[in-house]
Amino acid sequence: MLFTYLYAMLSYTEENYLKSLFHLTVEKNDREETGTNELAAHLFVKPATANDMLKKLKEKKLVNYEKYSKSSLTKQGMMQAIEIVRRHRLWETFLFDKLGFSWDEVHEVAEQLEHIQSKKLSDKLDKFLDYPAYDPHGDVIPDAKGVMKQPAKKSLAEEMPGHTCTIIAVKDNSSAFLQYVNKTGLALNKKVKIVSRELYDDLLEIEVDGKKITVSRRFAENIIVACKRCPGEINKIKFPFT
Amino acid sequence: MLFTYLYAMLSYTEENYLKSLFHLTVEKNDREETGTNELAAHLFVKPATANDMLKKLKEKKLVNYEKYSKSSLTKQGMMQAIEIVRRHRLWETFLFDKLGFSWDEVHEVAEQLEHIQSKKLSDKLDKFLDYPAYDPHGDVIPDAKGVMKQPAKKSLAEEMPGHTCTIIAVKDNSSAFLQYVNKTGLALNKKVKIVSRELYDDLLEIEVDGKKITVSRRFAENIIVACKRCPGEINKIKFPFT
DNA sequence: TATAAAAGTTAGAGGTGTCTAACAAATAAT
DNA sequence: ATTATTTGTTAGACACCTCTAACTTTTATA
Repeated sequence: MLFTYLYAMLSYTEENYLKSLFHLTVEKNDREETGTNELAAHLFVKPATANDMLKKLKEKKLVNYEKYSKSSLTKQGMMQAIEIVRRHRLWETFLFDKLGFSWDEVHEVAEQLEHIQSKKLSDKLDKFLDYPAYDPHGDVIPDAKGVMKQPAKKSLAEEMPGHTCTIIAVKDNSSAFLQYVNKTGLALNKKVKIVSRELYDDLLEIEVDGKKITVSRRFAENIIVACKRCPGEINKIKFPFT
Repeated sequence: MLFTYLYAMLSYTEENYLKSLFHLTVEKNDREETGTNELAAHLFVKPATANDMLKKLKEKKLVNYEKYSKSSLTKQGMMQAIEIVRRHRLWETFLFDKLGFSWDEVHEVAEQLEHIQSKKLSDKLDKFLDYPAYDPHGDVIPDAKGVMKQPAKKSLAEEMPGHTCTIIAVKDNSSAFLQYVNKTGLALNKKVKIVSRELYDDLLEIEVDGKKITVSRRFAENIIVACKRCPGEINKIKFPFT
């Protein structure tokens, strides 16, 4: 089989290791490296297994690995990892937007779809979806060159009155919370305007779809929003490699 | 990982064996069984390898296999094979219709996509594509229950003057032929009306998109059409299992 | 029908990705 | 600073899918 892929073909498993390394480093508190045990736990394999794979990926120049120390992705490994993450998030967007999958169903299927290796496919899918910036979970989708435009993320509780922002994620994934979110009329990608903040009892008045509602601070802290036009908060660009 | 799949999880490889068995039996002159060597050749593996897998699939009750004789799919194996073929053809349709892949590009990518195991996904994709009956190559797409509605297939050369039929496939896949097809304005799923047949020099006058063109018998023989309303030619239904 | 050819099978081996069990190094705690 | 704990490594084994080489059965042919 011939695939339109720039780099050496990676196995399904190798791709999962790169993806886990990505999540455990750059997407987790901007760390740069991760330990063997942590990687193993993330992939639900034993440390011995992860150790073998790290050596194999070092051989392929995708991972920086030295005995008894933390590991990280090489530039090449990072580029491949970003492409996998891109595919995953594009598919999640497709499943949610086009096929009508629910929020919680998309991940599992996207775990499989992300391994379809065809640059042409991800690029055409990206176009079909009209170049989405965020997936249904509110995570940034890398563009065709691997650039991840990071919006100024903050919780709804931190937002300034008068500002309008977009809901890009929720912190709390409990069904109780999600049901409450639905009940309020809030949803991903909805625009929310901060009407006022009541300092005395820490309540926030917001406006969604023209309707005004009041929410608690605890609630607002679990709603993550992007405010792309907040003055002084320029979008950070991660991993441009240019 | 949990997949919404009725039967025991099959590996990528096992799925390919079932698919090949399907193609080599039911889709090839309505045969019922196939030999180990033929199966091996179809999958580009050695007979020894295919032999091992046949024994394994017999164990899983997906294949009827007896030493030194031909093999076939069990009912269970057939159902799984049909689901794989269904996924393949739905994805081909998606790639062609929605993403703008060309005719010859869809197969390779669909080879990967067909292994995504989620009944919910194929059913939702089917709905999204508005329940297509044929894939871009003109092959029948099994429905959600595995039923394959076989149209009365014939070559354009056999069609009766006055009849209107739909192009569902081409026999000749050479680029010379395909380019000629494009030039004439013919394409998959296009409706073609047979205007007249010139018996003396075996030329056929047809009408596509309101334009009348003349083609040779050799050309017409390589265009496969479905004529669903041809009198006396009732659609056959394959593998209903009901 | 006896023999040659084709088709199918078995045994033994290798690569990948996983495991367990035993060991080594690094880090934390007393 | 020595010991205990955590973290990481190695060795050996196994399942899966593949191979080659040698063998057996079936089929075709002379």
